[in-house]
Amino acid sequence: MKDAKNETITDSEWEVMRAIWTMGKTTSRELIDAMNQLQGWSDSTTKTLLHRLINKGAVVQSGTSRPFVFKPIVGEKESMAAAATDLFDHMCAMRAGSTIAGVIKTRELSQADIAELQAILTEKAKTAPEQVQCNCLPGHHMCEEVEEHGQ
Amino acid sequence: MKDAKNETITDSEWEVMRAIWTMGKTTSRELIDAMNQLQGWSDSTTKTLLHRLINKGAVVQSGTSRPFVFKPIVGEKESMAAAATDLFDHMCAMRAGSTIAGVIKTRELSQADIAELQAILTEKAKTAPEQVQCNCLPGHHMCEEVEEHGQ
DNA sequence: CCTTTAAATTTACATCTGTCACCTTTCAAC
DNA sequence: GTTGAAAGGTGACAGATGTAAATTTAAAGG
Repeated sequence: MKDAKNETITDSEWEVMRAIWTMGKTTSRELIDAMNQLQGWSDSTTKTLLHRLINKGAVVQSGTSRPFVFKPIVGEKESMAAAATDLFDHMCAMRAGSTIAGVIKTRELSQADIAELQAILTEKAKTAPEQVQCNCLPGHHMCEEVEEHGQ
Repeated sequence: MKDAKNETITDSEWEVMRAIWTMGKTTSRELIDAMNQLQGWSDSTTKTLLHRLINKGAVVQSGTSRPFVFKPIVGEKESMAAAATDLFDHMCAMRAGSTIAGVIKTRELSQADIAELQAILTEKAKTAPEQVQCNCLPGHHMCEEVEEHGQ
């Protein structure tokens, strides 16, 4: 999973980021307690992850005396976008549409979200192709059975 | 990244699956050559990955004599859906909408895909809430600044 | 039935991840 | 100042991953 800077953020680091993003800024104590609540992690685990995130440039430590304050450097929205891009880049382009459909079906979306998506789609429809090519194998530009593939 | 059976499929295994899915069925030789083309991997690398996938139950080996034939057991569509679900489950629910928006903007979608998405959205709009709650921290049910978060 | 050679299987190994225990430095209250 | 509890930092370690070399097995030709 990538963050806004295309650094790799691991799953557990991602959990820490979520908390930091939501808190906006935090002390290690607050964060440790939150992670203990959310994941049952020991103090050390959170500390380690926090440090790894600092090294990766995803979080900064600020303040001159203890306890220090930690803040996210990479943005949540951007990181989420990067992670999503990363995922779809590893999937067959031809099936992106139905995958997105599945996501939309299962997520809760607000009226505003839906309106935004509709607007984007309407715009996109103007230039959308009839077919999207499979980009899995060179030469082989078409996956077998698009609908009921698989078995 | 999860596959259709919720087994973890690693990134490089995922690349192998893409090839297998697209080929439908394959011999190790074909697969090895494809992976060599696509990723520059040595024979061994592909073999190892193929075996790990067999152990994970994502691929079956069939045939009674060499060369054997390998086929995907888990479906591509289902696995993609599982991977997407997995990703969104680790993100703030509140921002799923804009993340999806970003994905739609950057992917190529066919007219049919767009039509399907529109239909789903129209349906969903009937019962969509005004707001989606942040699910990152307990108690703390709202992320700061939804629009221009992050700095 | 031997040998060659492709296919299959094992072993290897450095790095990355998840998880943590333990050591070190400070602040803050005697 | 001394000291004890927080806060901060380091080292550790098992298991997962990426990548591949080495070894075994079996099919096919002579």
